[in-house]
Amino acid sequence: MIDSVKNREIAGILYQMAELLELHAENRFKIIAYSRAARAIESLTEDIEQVCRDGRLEGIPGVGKAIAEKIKEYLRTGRIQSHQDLLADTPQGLAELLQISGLGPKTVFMLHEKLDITNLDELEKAAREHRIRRLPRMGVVREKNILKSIERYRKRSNRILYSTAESIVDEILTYLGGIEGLEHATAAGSYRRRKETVGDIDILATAARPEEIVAAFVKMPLVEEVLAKGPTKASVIMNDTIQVDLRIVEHRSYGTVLQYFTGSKEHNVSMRQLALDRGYSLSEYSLTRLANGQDLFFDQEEEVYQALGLQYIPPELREDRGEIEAALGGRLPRLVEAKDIRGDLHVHSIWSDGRASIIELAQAARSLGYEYIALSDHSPSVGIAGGIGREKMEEKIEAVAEANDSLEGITVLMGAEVDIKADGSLDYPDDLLERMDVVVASVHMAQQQKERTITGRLISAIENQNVDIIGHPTGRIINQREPSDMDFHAVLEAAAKTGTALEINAHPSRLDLNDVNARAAKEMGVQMSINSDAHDAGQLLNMKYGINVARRAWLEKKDLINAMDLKDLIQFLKKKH
DNA sequence: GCCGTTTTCGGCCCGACTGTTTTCAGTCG
Repeated sequence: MIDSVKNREIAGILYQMAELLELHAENRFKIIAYSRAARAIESLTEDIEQVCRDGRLEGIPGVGKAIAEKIKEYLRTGRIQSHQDLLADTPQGLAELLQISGLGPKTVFMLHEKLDITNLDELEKAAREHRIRRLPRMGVVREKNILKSIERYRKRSNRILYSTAESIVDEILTYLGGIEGLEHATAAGSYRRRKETVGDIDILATAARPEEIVAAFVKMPLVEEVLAKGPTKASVIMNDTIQVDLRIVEHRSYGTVLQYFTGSKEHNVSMRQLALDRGYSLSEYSLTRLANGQDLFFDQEEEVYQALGLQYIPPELREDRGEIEAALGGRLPRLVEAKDIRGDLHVHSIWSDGRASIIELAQAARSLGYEYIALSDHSPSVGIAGGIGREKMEEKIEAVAEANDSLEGITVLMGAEVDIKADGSLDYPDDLLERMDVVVASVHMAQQQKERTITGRLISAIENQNVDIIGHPTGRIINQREPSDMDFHAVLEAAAKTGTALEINAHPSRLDLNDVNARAAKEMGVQMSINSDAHDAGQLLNMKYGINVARRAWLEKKDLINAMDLKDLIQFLKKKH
């Protein structure tokens, strides 16, 4: 997915078809086939129209003859007839019932058949009137659980930001660490894969007496409800809406179980398929040789990958987006690491809306081991952010020069975050931009313009000789604002042609570019820069969230201009100036 | 509906838990 509208739309329809087929009690492998195809199209780094034109649709893994035909139908007519038929045959609201924990397709189908339930309200009413307990394989407990699940579903909030999950995980691990008898605890799941948002938190632990750990776990502060509690696992709701699952495992299976609970589901399905191809069966407990039933136990995750003939796959890559094939061929990237980052090119100081002085920021950057930092303050049209005009800019140039004279071991670069105005022009004239070491150009206003307008704005900024980096390119804010409607492919082409870098904004609620877009940028040969967009010295640490995105995007040191040393960076910046 | 280094037909990831049963279907991760 390069955030191409068509890719998104087609993936969306295929997902929905999978869901509808489920409700019609279709062959479950057919359902899996549809969601697999949807996922493949969602992660596609090319525009699907192009793939279709080249006759390569069936080259997409999971897309065969039938689905390829449906994609063609969609591109030709804007709809898929079999999808329309399914929609017509399914009451609206039925699909939502699958979201109720404990209800799967079989039960929803039966509720519809026997009680004519078609939506959430009717389900709730039937449960309250005790009509559900009389159905086959239902009972009083299930009826009560349905009511509880409905309540939880209505209360649930969005997936939480990774950074929020991080502080909850830290809290839980600190708490568990204080319990006697706990050997080892770590967070798995999407948190360990460093996804930008986290749905629930999975904690794995080893301990000699699991029951004692479970008992302490459910008594943690901020636990509001205990969903399940057994001898080796428990689930609770914390902080109002976050589900936290704890599993305690034997030490000898720690490697396989960590692999398993890190996911993703799709990665695991492919791993197990690969194991079968090689004559093994992989479970969370062991790798079993099919020929003789012999169990191989691994307490290290690395050994699991090794045993299947794979390079070790870092958790960030485990999304079944080609990582297994790459690991088989020894072609995994050497992912960028925190120590590769040499500087931060988008930081705000007291000269605009930041809270720290030039010296404070420079010293903080130096203590992080950086070689350079660029103070990219706002331009005037971003009024609420204290954007600065020409006169103040002259003063700031002086101040930066002075800072460089007094500082050792760090170089302060004179920068600006210039606004890309609604008409596509920049908020500083060229003669002023020319005097900057680093120019970040970003859209702050009129982000809801039409696709063509926004794309044109971005491209004209990219084509400006003085612009080095496009800041937060899509403008999305997680859970708050959708990305601007744009032809991302055209933006990438312009960036590649002009040697303009795109930003991975590391603010935890921006993370813009996201992982998929950044990977598409890499494949187009576009350079990127991970920038904190810090407004005080402490926020320089947000860099790590951007590194998470970069790693999930398969980026290496060479893809990032702020992994260059100062000499190379200046060379890069000069090329355009 | 997809797919093939034993397969173009017959498979398709695996195990635990829950609530319902009286041996297991459905759901979840």
